[in-house]
Amino acid sequence: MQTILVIDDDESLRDTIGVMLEQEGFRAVLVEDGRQGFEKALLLKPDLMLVDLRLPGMSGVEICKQLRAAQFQTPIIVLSAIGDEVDKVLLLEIGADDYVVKPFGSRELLARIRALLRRTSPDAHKVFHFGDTEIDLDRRVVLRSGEELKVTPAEYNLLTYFLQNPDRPLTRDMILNSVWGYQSFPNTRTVDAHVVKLRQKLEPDPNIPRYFLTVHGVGYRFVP
Amino acid sequence: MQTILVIDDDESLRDTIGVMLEQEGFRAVLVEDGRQGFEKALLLKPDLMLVDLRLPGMSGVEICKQLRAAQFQTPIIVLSAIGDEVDKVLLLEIGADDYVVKPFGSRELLARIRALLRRTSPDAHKVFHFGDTEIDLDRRVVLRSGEELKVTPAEYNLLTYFLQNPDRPLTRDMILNSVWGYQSFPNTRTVDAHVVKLRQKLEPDPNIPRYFLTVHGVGYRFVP
DNA sequence: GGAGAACGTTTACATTTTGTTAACAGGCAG
DNA sequence: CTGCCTGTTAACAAAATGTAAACGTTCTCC
Repeated sequence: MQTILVIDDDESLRDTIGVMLEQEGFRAVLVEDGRQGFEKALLLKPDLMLVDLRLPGMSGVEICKQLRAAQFQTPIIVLSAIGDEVDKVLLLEIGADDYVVKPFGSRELLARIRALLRRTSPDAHKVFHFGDTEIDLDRRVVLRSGEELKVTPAEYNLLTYFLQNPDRPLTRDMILNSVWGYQSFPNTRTVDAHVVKLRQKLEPDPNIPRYFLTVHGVGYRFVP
Repeated sequence: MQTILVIDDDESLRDTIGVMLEQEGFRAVLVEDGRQGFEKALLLKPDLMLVDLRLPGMSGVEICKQLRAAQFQTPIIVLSAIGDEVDKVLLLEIGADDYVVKPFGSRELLARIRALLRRTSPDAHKVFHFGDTEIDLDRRVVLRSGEELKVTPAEYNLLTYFLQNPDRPLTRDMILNSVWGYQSFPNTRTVDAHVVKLRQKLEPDPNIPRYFLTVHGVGYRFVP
């Protein structure tokens, strides 16, 4: 899920934007103060920022400049009040990517956000590779030699857990805790059954595991 | 030629705007009453609307809200009387794109109209395609092999949400939030019922979905 | 204003898909 | 060799989904 940081001192506008963003499937983080917003940006590394030009604490212009100076690539949309003379050249200079003038329609803002994300994040598309297998986390799809493969929820969850913990031996308990959660208590043998299924679907030769290795007496290890 | 619908109860203002618009090469349609204006909008599908906030019959706020709820994308400029406290947030919420305060100069209004048309027109004539289906967002029409298809409001909203989020698995909660809004809480099974209906209307073989895929344990995925 | 249609929602049931476990076979390490 | 550990499969249980029908509400048209 993509995170959007909103820095604006108008509380009701902030909330409205927040609600809208969450309806549209984004995670919205709302900040009132300029300086706090700047620090939040450094910590949070959001996928996109909406920044009011005039802010208490630290102006939107300053925020943009300093973030860019710190080599932050986060795309930024500037929100400017209706009276402000918006100088496009200035915006370019400070490293803003787009701007909208208040009052703006929510559809317009959303369209700008989507357009900017599309423009800037072809590489945000996170795809894992190993062998002839490809896992697209955004689309929640597993491809083998380009062909889409059907995987069940349990298999998919197990697979992504392996992907995120390569090379490390993982005990069955660790796997159960992380993939199944603390609440359900299936048998540890359940893990084995699902590893078998992953091997059948993803190993060149399921009888001689190459990627999903057994660590005898411990658990399993994924080697990309 | 672009059509602009003007909804305002002040007769002389209405006429002034009408004359000006026609001088500038627009087609102007003038309506006094709010409710009539709303209906006219549905019928006429104008390129842009000027809507007074306070109106007999149906307020400008209501008009905007209902049009947006019906997925009408027409850009709207709100005309507000000088006394009215114009709440930016309110405008955002109801889906207005801009506003001008009476009394306004004709050049100012014209500039806003042109700016808004420019802002919104690149994606104005947005038509989605998949298979033998065509969806015209402006006209709010769904065609299958060129034939107009009847779709209910709920179906249409669901469909456009899918169109705008292709390839990505959408959970029932995400769908409910975005399509039904965060205030109403229908059963998640309601989503299923409507997906079935979409399939029946739009799939080559509703029994073997090709476009509206089930992601077991997650939700649905639209693959154009 | 009332009858009927259209629509959204829920419910119930059938069906499909998935998860889990038991059982047995085979392998590994000491 | 022997006692655990793992691989594998099939059967059963559980969960998720498909679907149609029923219900209540709103809208429409006389």
